[in-house]
Amino acid sequence: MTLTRDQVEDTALAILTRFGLADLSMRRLARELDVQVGALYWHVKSKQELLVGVAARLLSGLDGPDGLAGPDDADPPGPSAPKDAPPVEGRRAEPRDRAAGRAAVAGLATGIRSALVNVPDSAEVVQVAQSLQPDALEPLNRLRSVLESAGIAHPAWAQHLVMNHVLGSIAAAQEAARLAAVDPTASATPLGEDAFQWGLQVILDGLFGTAPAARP
Amino acid sequence: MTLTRDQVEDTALAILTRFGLADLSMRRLARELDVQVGALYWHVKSKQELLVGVAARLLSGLDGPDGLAGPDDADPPGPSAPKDAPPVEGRRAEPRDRAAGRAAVAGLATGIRSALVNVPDSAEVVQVAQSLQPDALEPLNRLRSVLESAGIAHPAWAQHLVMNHVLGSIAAAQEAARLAAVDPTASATPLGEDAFQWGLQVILDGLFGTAPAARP
DNA sequence: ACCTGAACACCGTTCAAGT
DNA sequence: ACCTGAACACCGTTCAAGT
Repeated sequence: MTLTRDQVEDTALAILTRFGLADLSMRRLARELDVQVGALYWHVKSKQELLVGVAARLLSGLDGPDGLAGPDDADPPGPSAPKDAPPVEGRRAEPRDRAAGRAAVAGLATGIRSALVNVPDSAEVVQVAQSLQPDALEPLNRLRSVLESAGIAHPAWAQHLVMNHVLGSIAAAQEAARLAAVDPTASATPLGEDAFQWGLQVILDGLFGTAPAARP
Repeated sequence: MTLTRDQVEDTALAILTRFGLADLSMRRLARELDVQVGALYWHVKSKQELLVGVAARLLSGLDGPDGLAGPDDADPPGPSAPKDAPPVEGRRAEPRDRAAGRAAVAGLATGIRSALVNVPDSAEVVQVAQSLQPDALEPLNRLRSVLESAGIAHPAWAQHLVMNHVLGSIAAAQEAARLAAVDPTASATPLGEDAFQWGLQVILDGLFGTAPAARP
């Protein structure tokens, strides 16, 4: 059978998942596929274009109508919702839309994170794809449209605000884990799932408005 | 005269500023300094270590007691402060500290941005330095301590939240500019200074608490 | 249409050997 | 102490030539 673009992208994703971005070279990819390097360039214009495809595959599980797909609930611990407070209501117009919008954004962001967090350097790959070819990644378009329907003033800006947090947290967590694997001293703060959720709630508080953050 | 580590870092910064990270190779650096590549490795352990030094130089203008240094005011247009509202006051304990803290964080974040925004790929360089050697960049430590004094619950998490926005915005803006330079069609949203300030105010609203964001 | 072979112009890092 | 020369083991991309 002849080589396929799908095969190329599949194998690229496999190398990324198992060994990280540093090992995902065109030559390594060719070796894995038992072809010459040049053969790849018939199926793919460049390495960057290949990475866009890999990024799309990374997020393909979130293409459905619902951005959940993750093992987490939508609205876990955070600086807002001090346990005994009633649900945010009647603060502005369309309180139902905004409350549902906030939950949808939280769910999507959490879903994107859990799709990426176990694949090394996936945040960098998505960042490249995002800046190289916006609109190529469906879930990010969905994130923007959810923000828009929720009445956020600048949906595109808000999309980047949320994505910078998602991708930045993942990159930091993975880099910290990589350093800790080499040198098991240091390691200031873990910066894991809890830090991500805390930051996400801060952003959502700022976007949707809420009582001042608790200081404990 | 013999080569100096300072000279190496200076020249590295110059190449980065003029040509970007893709052109900042050890070999190019050696050529510019009229030495062999190997000579660099007597003054510097690795390219990564060199980049930490370059990152420190990029932010060295903000080492002083005040993080302003930028041409911008601290609290410009944003979703909060609806023009006619009184200054946020008396929402919680220590209102003076928190108001001053918010302004200090805004000033520092804006100062960091303006120190980086005109140097191509500077955000990537700082991100590498930050994850490779936290605490090496003084202004980032100052950012965390300001957040701590302002009574923010998780200063280290908040520091990363703010920095992910600062660095993410810069990277996106520079990448968009790079694409626009090659292909002057496309270019969805500019994503410049105004998007940065908007997102910064959203984060500050979430961190310090404020009325719900305006929806206009 | 699809792939090979081979080249072009690069990388970061190491290290014996020189001064 | 500081640097050269040269090597090792790689890169991404292109392209004539084959089938």
